[in-house]
This record gives sequence, C-alpha cells and structure tokens, in this order.
Amino acid sequence: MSAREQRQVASDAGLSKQRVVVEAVRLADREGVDGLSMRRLAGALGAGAMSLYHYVASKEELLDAMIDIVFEEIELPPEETDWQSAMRRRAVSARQVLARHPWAIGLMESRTSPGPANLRHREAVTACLRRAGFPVLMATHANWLLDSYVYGFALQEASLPFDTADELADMAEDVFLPQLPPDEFPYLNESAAALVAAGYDPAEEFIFGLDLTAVL
Amino acid sequence: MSAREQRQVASDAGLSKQRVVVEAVRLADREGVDGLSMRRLAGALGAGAMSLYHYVASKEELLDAMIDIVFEEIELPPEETDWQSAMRRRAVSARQVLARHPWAIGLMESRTSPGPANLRHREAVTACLRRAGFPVLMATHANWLLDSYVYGFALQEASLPFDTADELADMAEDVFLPQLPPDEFPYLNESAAALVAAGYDPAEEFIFGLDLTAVL
DNA sequence: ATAGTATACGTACGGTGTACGAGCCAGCGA
DNA sequence: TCGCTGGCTCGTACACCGTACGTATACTAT
Repeated sequence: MSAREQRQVASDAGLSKQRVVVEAVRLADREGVDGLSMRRLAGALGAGAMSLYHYVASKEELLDAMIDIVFEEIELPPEETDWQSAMRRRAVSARQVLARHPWAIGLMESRTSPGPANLRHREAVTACLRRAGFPVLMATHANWLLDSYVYGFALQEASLPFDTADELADMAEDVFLPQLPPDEFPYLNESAAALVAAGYDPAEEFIFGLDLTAVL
Repeated sequence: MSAREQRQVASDAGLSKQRVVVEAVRLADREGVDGLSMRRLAGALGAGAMSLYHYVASKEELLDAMIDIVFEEIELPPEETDWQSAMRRRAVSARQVLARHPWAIGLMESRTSPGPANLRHREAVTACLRRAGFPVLMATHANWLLDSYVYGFALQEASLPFDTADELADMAEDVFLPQLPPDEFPYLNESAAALVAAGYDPAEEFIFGLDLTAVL
C-alpha cells in the first residue's frame, strides 16, 4: 500500500486547495479562528503541516480564501423580482451566513483585497440596483449603506455572549445584572429586563432595522 | 542610580495599567494588531515582557482594556440638544474614533464582555433615547440599528486599501481595473470610474447613509 | 532589624508560521 | 527498460509567540 493510499484511508481523498480551505472553514466554525493553526488543519486533513503550502501560499492567503468561501454561500439578489425584495433576500441571506461563520466578520478588517466570489457578489448587487434605475453614484451609496447595516449587525450578533432567548435570560440574571448597579445604569437595567421579558430573536431584530433603512 | 531610576530614564515614568494599555493602543495604531506582542509592547515601554503581567492578567485582558479605551474616546451624546442631533454627533464621533483605531473593529467580534467605558456609553445613548420619549424596546431597536450602521461602516472603511481620494485614483488604475475584466464586471467598472471621477470622502459617505437611516 | 508586600524580570516550555531541502512516485522520452 | 523530470509530501529548524514559575530588589510597617 503506497503512502498516498494510506493517506486516502485517513482522509478520504487527496488534498486540493478546495479541500484545504473547506476544512479550514469547518475548523474555524468549530473552534474559532484562534484555534485554526496550520498544524491542526493539516492534522484534520490527515496530512503534514507543510503539505498545505502546496495549495496555499501562506496563512494569509488561506484566510482570504476562507472569506471568499463565505461570500460564495451568500445568495445573489434574485433577478426575477423587484429590486427591494431582491436586496432584502440577499441581506437576509448574508446575515444568516455571517452568523454561521462568526469568525469571518472579524477577519474582514485586516483583509483588503476582495476574492472572486466577493467581486461576483458585488457585481450582481450593483447590477440589480443599476437595472432598477439607480444612478451610478446612488447605487454605490445604497451598497455602502446596506453592507454597513449587514456587517455591523453581524458584528454585534457575533459579539453577543448568548445564542438563544433562554440563554439571554440566564445570563441576564447571573452575569449582566450583577455588573450593572441600578443607580449607575438605570436605563440599561430597564432595557435588560424588557429584553428578557420580550424575548430576543436576532432574525426579527435584523428585519426590523432593515425596514427602517430608507433605501428599501 | 537605582534600577527604578534607570527605567525612568528609559521610559519616562513607572509602569501602570493605564500606561501599558495606552502604549498598546499606540502600538496597534502604528503597526496593526498583529504587530502587537507582549515583548514588543514591553520594549516600547522600556520594560521586560513579564513585567506587563503585573498590570494585566493576560493578553486577552489587555485587548479588552484597549477596546475600552477606544470607547472612552467616543463622544457621549450631548444632553443639551434634541435627540436627533445628539445621536448624530455621537455616531460621527464613533466613526472618527474607529477610523483612528482600525484594529478595534476587528477585535470586537471575539471580545464578548463590555468594559466600563462601553457600558457608560450604552447607558448614555439609551438614556438619551428614553428621555426623548422612545419606548423601551424601541430604544433598543434604534440602538441596534445605529450601532450596526456605525460598526459596519467602520468595518468597510477599515478594509479599504486606500486612505485618500488620490490613492483611490492611483489604485483604481493600477490595481483594481486590471483585476476587473469589463465584460465580466461591467457595473463594477462603471462604479469604479464614477467613484474616481467624483472623488471619495468616507466622512461624506457616512453622513449620507446616516441621513437615510429612518430613525433619525 | 524584620517581615511583608509591591514591582520587575530571566528563564523555559509548548505552541506558532514557514524557509529549506530531502524524499517519494507517476509519467514519459530514449 | 532505464533514467529523468516534475509534482507532491513532509521532517527539520528557526524565530517568535503567550505565559508559568521562581527570584531579585526596593519600599513600608512594625
């Protein structure tokens, strides 16, 4: 049995850039971006650390490719509907995807050159707006505004220390409120109580803000 | 001359948590968050690496403290004006501060427990909205929406590979356009050209989107 | 003088990204 | 069939990272 066949037993297939990057995304989803090291990634692929460098020039490039995979998962604005619904759909999809890969939003700050999926995405969004009659500069304004909202929302969502309404209730009682003396933070106390009482659903919250964004 | 006095010659003052964190912010501003290591930070302070741990329990805590310093720099909503102007002022200030410390936005994703300045800030904003007559839940909605826009805008701004309109023009010609075949990306080409022609000012762009945010 | 505490740091350990070069092997021209 | 080449894999090594641990010094209170 050759060494290559042994590897295939261990990892189900030969390496490839695709496989490396996909596994990296999976690892980051599971353990966070700090838990993603070349050695651990190689281990997950049943390979030696240095083998990865045949498919990826550096860890930087790997991170870039991971981000581009995330963009690939976001739905493009559908062409068959009016532009408002199209923008909505892709915004909702973007939030879902970014919530699935919370590490991605934190990576974007440091990665300045967009990958191909990112470019395709931007092109599709701009096309949708332009075809709906937006003047060129107005289309870029709308793009900035919508992306700002989506990214910012995802960022806040990622930094929430709870995932469900129940967890929120628990943490509010055990962690937040003890930190918030009512005389110093009366309004935050009030808000926390109201939030716990009303329940909190990020998807709803997202739609609410989206509706208040005047472009749509 | 005592060891302490020698250190003071090298670094102008004894250590303190304040001094450590402030210098860390300065270092991150200058070299990016990846260039911030405990050893380099200690070097900048004229101290040994392990001395820092007397003022900071871990690098994580240092990063938390750095973010809180950033929040400290953001103007609180002024109390003497109407709530719209107050929200605007603090949003504009937040963008400026986050543009000054681009690393901060990328750190927020991973840091889940807000520091004291952050809390004070949120309290002040919520107070402003509540006193203006917002119902409790509406105030948190408005908070989410505005923060989303501000953070998302800052994130996009941080990931721009240029700082001035001139740099934009240069990079568009030398870097972007060659990457964007006009037949594949017609609308992005159009946008790039229009942007270069019109010039680009993030502060203006920010205000434009802020105006379209229906809460205000 | 003595004890205790606050401050500073040297050393060392296990981790990181990755440069370098050696090995393996399929495929191919002779 | 031989030998070579080029793609692929990986072991080793280096510089750097965060930080556990122990120690040295200076200052304060007794």
